[in-house]
Parts: sequence; structure tokens; C-alpha cells
Amino acid sequence: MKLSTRGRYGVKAMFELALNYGSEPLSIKTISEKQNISEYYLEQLFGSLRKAGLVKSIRGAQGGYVLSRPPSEITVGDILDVLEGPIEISECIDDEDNCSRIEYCATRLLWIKIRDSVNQVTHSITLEDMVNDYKSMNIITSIKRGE
Amino acid sequence: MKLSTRGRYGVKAMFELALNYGSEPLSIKTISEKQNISEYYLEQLFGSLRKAGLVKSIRGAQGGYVLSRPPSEITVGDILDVLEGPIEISECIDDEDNCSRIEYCATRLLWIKIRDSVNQVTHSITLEDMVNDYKSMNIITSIKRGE
DNA sequence: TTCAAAGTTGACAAAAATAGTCTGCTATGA
DNA sequence: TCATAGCAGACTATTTTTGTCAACTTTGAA
Ligand code: FES
Ligand code: FES
Repeated sequence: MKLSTRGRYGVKAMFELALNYGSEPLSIKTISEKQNISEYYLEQLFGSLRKAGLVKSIRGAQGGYVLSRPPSEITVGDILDVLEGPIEISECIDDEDNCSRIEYCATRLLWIKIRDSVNQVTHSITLEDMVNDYKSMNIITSIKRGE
Repeated sequence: MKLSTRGRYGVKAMFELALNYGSEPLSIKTISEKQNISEYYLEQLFGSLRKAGLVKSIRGAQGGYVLSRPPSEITVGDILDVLEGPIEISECIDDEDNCSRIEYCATRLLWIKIRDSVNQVTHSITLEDMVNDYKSMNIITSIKRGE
């Protein structure tokens, strides 16, 4: 079980926007350089994020992207849901395999528990939390250096 | 984020063995029929499970597989670790991308939290738990039917 | 007004992972 | 001794992931 690059890149890109929140928009190009992600690939991801209403685009010269809500109101789960899709462990649709008899399915409850656990974690961490963590990390590192 | 068929099939197969624990060994063929999984594919999975020491094989006529420990001592996490590999969110090795500067990495802490959460859930649920859940489900269903 | 920066869209494709199949083999209990 | 069942590993097909690219649209700024 792993996160694809869509999720990983997406969170990193959104983190950049969160760091920059309140200032001028960030262009795809800028973000792609900062996080070392393909510009073209990022465009795809931002297409999804925009459709989902997580970011707003500002066209024209000096345009770019901004968060459509404050970082405190966007969770990592919101981003991952858009880019990775909701966690689908099993189909639960096909009526032919024996897994469709939900009442008797031994594993269904298990998948639900795993999914809920991940959702609980990802939806409880906001971009603001990440920015705060990041800033305290930097302060601690500075202190360690004796600055 | 999703579980591959390896993990899903593997847990289902191990659940069958747990249901059958204490009785005669179950052959790949039997399991493949009960859970409707390709016989050849299951062989692959059981190869891994055997090497990991989760199951024992009994060769020859009337042979098959049995759990090598009681169901209460095998967690779902044990199975998933073998079949899906441990949860690798990011590489954290390549020194060239900016993600390698772990002290400054904004997302690393996040991936760790997600991973730990999944591990905590999967490693706390044993095959015995699943069997118990399954049995209570059946009882409840029977009562609802007025039996 | 013109131009260049920047977003938008959708097609395309390489690469990797997943899922599944098959063949020939070995071991062993009945 | 032979049918049953596991063992090993090559092989293939399919899907998903991970990008790339080109043509087009919008719009702020000079
Ligand atoms: S009913 Fe969907 S996992 Fe069993
Ligand atoms: S250092 Fe591995 S995720 Fe950043």
C-alpha cells in the first residue's frame, strides 16, 4: 500500500501555496521549480484541484494559483481525496462474487476500519498545521546550530 | 490509495485457514473455490506467506496449508506486510531531490503519521478477531430472520 | 492595442506495477 | 506406485502511473 506521486506531489504543491498564503499567486512554473516536479505534470494535478474547488487560478501575466480557502480550512485528506480518489479497498458492487453478500463478508469490516483510520488522520491535519510544524522545525534547527 | 489484490486475496485466504484452524489442511484448490480466486495466483501468494513463516505446507495427498500459529497470534498487518510490502510512502533516499533534506521536509512527518495509523489498525486486528466478528454476524443475521 | 505570460484542455506515450497463466518439477501419503 | 498437492519460476496481458507535448484561451501590463 502506497501513495502515488499524484498525492505526494499534490500535497507538496499545496503546502507551497499555504506557505505563500496572503501574498501574490504562485505560478505552476515557480512551484515546479521549488518542489522539483514536472511543470506539465503539475498542470494536470492543478486541473483536478481547481475543479474540486481547492485552489483558484488567476490568469494573465503575473497570474498563478492561490488557495481558495485559508490553510486552516484545507485538510490533507481533502487533497488526497481529490488526487488519489477516495480509498477504495474493494468493489462491493459485483453481485456475482461471494464478496457481494455484505452481511456475510468477513473482510469488509476490516477494510472499513483501515479506511476510516486513514481518513481520520488525513482529515484532521490541515495545511496550517503543516506550515506550523515546518516553521517550528526550522526554529529548532536554528537553535541547534547555535544561531 | 488502495490495497492490491495480493493483500485482499491473501487476507481472505488466511481467513479461510483461520476458520478451519485445528482441522485438516486446506488445499489451494479448496481455498480458490471458496473465495473464487485463481488457483495459480493463490499459489504465488502462498509461496510468499510460507517463506514468511505465516503458514506451513503439508505435501502429498490430502495435503494443503495450515496456519503456523494460532489465529490469535497472526495479525492482518503481518499478512499485509508480506504481500503488499511495508508501507513506503516516499523514497527518502535519493540525495538529489530536495526531499532528501529530512530536517526540512514538510511532508515527511505527515507520511509517517499516516503509515503509523494504518500499521496500528492492521497490527491490532488478529485473524481470531475476524473469525469472532464473522461468527457474531451470522448469529445476528439468524436472529433477525427469526430463527 | 498588442504582446507575452500564464492557465486550459486533451491527446499521446513510456514505464512500471499488477494480475494472472502456464509448464514442468518434487514430495509424499494412501 | 500413483494420484494429489505443493514448489518454482518464466511468461504474458492488462492496467495504472507518470509523465510529455502541442494547440488554444485568457488577461494584465507596457
Ligand atoms: S463486500 Fe466488499 S469487501 Fe466484502
Ligand atoms: S524526506 Fe522523505 S518525504 Fe520528505
